Amino acid sequence: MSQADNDIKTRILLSARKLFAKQGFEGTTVRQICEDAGANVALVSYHFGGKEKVFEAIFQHFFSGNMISELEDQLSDPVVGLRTIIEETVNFSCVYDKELSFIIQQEMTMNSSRKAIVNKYLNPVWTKVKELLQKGKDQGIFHFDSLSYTLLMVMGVALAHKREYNYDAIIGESDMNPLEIADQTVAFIFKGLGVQMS
Amino acid sequence: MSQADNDIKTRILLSARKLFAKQGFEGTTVRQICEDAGANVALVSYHFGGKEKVFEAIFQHFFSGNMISELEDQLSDPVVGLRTIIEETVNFSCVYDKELSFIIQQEMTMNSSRKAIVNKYLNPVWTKVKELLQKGKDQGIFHFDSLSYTLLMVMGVALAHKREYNYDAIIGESDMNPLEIADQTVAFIFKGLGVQMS
DNA sequence: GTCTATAGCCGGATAGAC
DNA sequence: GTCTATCCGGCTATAGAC
Repeated sequence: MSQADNDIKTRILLSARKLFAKQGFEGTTVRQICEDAGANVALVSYHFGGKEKVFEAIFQHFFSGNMISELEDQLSDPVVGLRTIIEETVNFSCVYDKELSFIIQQEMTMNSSRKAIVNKYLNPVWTKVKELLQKGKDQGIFHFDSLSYTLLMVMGVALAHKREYNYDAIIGESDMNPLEIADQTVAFIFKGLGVQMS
Repeated sequence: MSQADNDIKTRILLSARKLFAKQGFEGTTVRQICEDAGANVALVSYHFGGKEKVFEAIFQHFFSGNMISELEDQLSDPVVGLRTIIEETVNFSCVYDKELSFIIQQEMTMNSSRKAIVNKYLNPVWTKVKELLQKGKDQGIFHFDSLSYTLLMVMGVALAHKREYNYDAIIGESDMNPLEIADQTVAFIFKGLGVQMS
């Protein structure tokens, strides 16, 4: 982005991200986005080419797609690697970009037509987790039957904290900080995988 | 329902359940539902009073709301009780009513205005799980820090198999039957809770 | 680059005939 | 109880003035 944060294109992206996270893509209108951004309705088409393109632009603009390669030296050992990715995941969805993480969650579970876009950014992460699980099993550190299904269970735990907002009727307000969340998540997963604790 | 399954009201409910599960509530139109059911567009309003009321009627008609009370005698012991509910959950969402289970998942993660309806039917189940977790901790069988967050992690694992469809890009086709899924789910959760296996 | 005005479509719901 | 025809509102997108 060539200009400051109050650049109109950026303001539209920020408003769209916020509203998509709260109301979903289909539940958000272009009018709402532009009103929130203080921009005219026509500018979404002019600058991005439509509502769908705004969605794509949000990922291009806000998703740091090189997390895996940046952390590559910490991802060789199964235990260290898995812990690192889980911590990064919790950190991403709790503090770094809560809104984008809600959008991802929604689009994936709705099986929307935007899933391909989301997958382009997300696949490298979960593929890495899958590799680490297999590696850990080969080394006799992790213990499980089905690789694919274990990946799904690990993902389920790693993303558990997001359900806090959806199940507030049973859960209540959380008083845990991201560090505690990450710790308990990692602990549960490693126990679930049968890792011998030191 | 007073008449057979090809009763028009029931056919509308069956079509609505199918389409809501595939496309979501907002992504499904009354016209689609009626076309699929072989009914006239006006009949949704006439018989149910609108699209939203059809959603509510689906739960009234298909959700067996007395699972907890029916199984009550198996729900006193934390280990047996938790296993029973997890098996019931997997069974429900894999074989008994896959479509309704997709609808539930979608409405919960979208934080939709239908969430209250869903919660009315779902809360007793997760509340029971929460009670069992606390009871198991008190008895020294389960080991965890935060009760609420552990409940979220347990839910995440118990519902992991549903993500199979959403993450097909990484997961691939499953060859597991519901029994194997339930077994691996129970095993992972009990290990995660630090239960001593016999 | 930004605005207003409007086109064009599709949604849910219903009036009124049968 | 079921149908057709229609209303009315909201949506995205764009033409054209500035």
